[in-house]
Amino acid sequence: MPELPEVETIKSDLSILIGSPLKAIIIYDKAYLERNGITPKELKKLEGQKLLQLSRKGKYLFFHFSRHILGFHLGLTGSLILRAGGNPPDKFKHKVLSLNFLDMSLLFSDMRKFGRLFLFDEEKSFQNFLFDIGPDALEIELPQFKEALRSIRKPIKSAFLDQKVISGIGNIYADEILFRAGINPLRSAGSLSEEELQKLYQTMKEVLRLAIQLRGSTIKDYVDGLGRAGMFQTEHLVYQKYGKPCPRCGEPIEKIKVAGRTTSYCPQCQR
DNA sequence: TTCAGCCTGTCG
DNA sequence: CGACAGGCTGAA
Repeated sequence: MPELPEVETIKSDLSILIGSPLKAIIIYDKAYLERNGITPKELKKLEGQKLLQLSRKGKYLFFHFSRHILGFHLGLTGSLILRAGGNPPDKFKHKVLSLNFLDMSLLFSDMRKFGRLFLFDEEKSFQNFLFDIGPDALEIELPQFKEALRSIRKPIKSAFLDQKVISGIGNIYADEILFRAGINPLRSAGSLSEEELQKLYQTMKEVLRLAIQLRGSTIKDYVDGLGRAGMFQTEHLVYQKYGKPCPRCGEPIEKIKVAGRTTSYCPQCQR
């Protein structure tokens, strides 16, 4: 589900919580916490702490409380939905936990349970965690971008999906960026010319910024922090459009596997 | 660098 | 019923 634009959208929707004390945590799925090495007791320590700020790196979203940092990775189907009032109604499936603030509560649910939770009790372990995530795709600058890709021999799409190289891009945005930049997903990252790297960098920023403006892509499950669908899916040019004519040249869009993920691209327009 | 595995739901 | 889905990991 959520790639960088979706997580960024959720982050901005939740910013109204900043400054509020966390009143209570309700745990619905204890096994989910256990898989993430967190005990209910540890999580309960957040109660009474004030939310100081939110931050994001790549696809990770962090809640900075007075003494702890709570991190979320939404996997494919995780959602964080803010609502007025107390406990969420039963219609929500696969509830994991609810963070109850004064007059708002935030429900984390995750249908496929691929998401992950992190709890840090010291700045140092948090910084170590951040260090292992590659530079954020919105933050990275051109020289750093070129440097990161230059030495990589695997396909450019694989490099995009590798969160240690650049973080935040997933299957949707990798396909959309590569199409718009006119670069074949199978090209070795290290083989791209200076000109191509420049073009790719620009396109990456443009696509991500536009996707954020349109509040992310909703294919099936994704909703923003207020439970609303995104709009960027209406701008998708190739993602999951294999078999259809290329919007640029009319030749059929092809489907291949790259890094184990279904990839749609136009062999004519992407060289 | 593949590939199964983690889960649940939907579509053909 | 099998195939597949916005992700990531660890093992072969």
